[in-house]
Amino acid sequence: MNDTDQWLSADEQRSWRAFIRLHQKLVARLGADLQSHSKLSGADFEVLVALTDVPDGRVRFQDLAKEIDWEQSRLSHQIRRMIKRDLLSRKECAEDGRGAFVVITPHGRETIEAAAPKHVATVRSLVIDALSADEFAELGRLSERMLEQIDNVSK
Amino acid sequence: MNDTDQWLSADEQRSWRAFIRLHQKLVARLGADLQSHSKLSGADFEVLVALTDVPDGRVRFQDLAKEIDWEQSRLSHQIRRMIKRDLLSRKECAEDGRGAFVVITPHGRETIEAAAPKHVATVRSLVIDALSADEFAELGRLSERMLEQIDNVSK
DNA sequence: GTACATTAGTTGACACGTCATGCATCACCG
DNA sequence: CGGTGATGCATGACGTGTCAACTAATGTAC
Repeated sequence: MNDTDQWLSADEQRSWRAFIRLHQKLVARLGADLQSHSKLSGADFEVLVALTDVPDGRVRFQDLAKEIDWEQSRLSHQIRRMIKRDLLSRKECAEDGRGAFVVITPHGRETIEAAAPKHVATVRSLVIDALSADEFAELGRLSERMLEQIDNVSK
Repeated sequence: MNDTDQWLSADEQRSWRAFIRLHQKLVARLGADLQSHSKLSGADFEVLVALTDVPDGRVRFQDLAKEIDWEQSRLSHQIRRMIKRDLLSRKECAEDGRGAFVVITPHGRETIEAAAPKHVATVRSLVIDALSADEFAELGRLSERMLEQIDNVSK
C-alpha cells in the first residue's frame, strides 16, 4: 500500500476538510439562528416540518423515524422532550397496542409556522445565495450520489 | 414576499435535503466506523490528527482550537476527556502562567497511527470513490465558497 | 392455546457540544 | 507601583445522540 492509497492527496485533503468544516459551521450557525428566533433546535425544526407535511399532523413513530431518517431511540428521546414543551403530544394507537402516534399541538404548529420563513431566509443567505442555481443543483446531484454510495457500501 | 422568497423551490428543497442528509449520514457512519475499529470518536480523531501535524506533538490550547476551528470550551471538555483515557496530557506553559500545552501521549500516537489508514480507506470508499476526481474537486470548491459566505454574512 | 420470535416503543448510562460564568494571570496605563 | 481590562482556560448546567437492555403487544407455528 503506497501513500496515495493510505492517505489523501493534498488536493483531496483540502476538499475533504472544506466539506467537513462546512457542515459543522452550517449546522452550528443554523441551529443558533433558529434558537435565537424561535426557541427551536434544528432537531425540533426537522420533526415539526415532517409533521406539518402530513394530514392531521399525526404520524406513527416508525413512519416519522423513517421519514426523517432517524434512529428509533433518538426520536423517542426527542419526542419526549418536545412533549414537555407542549410542541407535540402522544396518542395511543387503537389498531396496534404497541404503537403510538405523534401529534403536533396548536402551539407546535404556531411555533413552526412562525419559525419557518426566517429559517428559510437564513438558509438562502448562507448557502443558496453563495452559489449559482446551476452550482446548487450540482451540489444536490453530488450529494445524492454520495448518499447512494453510503447506502450501498455495506458495513 | 412571494413563495419563492419565503420557501424553497422543489428543486432547491431536494438539493438542500440531500445535502443535509448526506452530512448526517456521513458523520454518523464515519463515527461508528472509527469507534468500532479504534475506540476513537470523530472528535478524538480530529484532535489527534492535529497533534501529529505539529512538532513535538505539543500545542497551545488556543492554537489547537484555531487549527481545528473549535470553540475554546468545546476543546477544553474534549481534552479533559481524552486525558482521562491517556490519549493526551497537559503541560504547564512556562512563558505564560495562564496557558497550557496539550501533548499527545505515546498511547495517543499509537492509537491514531493505527486508526488513520482504516479511516482514510473508509472516507475513500464512502465519498471519494463515489465521485470522479473533478467532481470531488468541484465539491471542495463549492464548500469553500459556502464557507466564505458563512463567515461573511454577519449574524 | 402455548411457545417463540418479531416488532413498537422506552429507558438509563454515558459521550458530546453550547452557553454562561468563574478565575487566575497578563498587559498596559497612570 | 496599583488599578483596570483583556486573555487563557476550566467548569457546571443543560440539551442532544448512541448504544444496549428492557417491556409489552403482535404474529406465527404447532
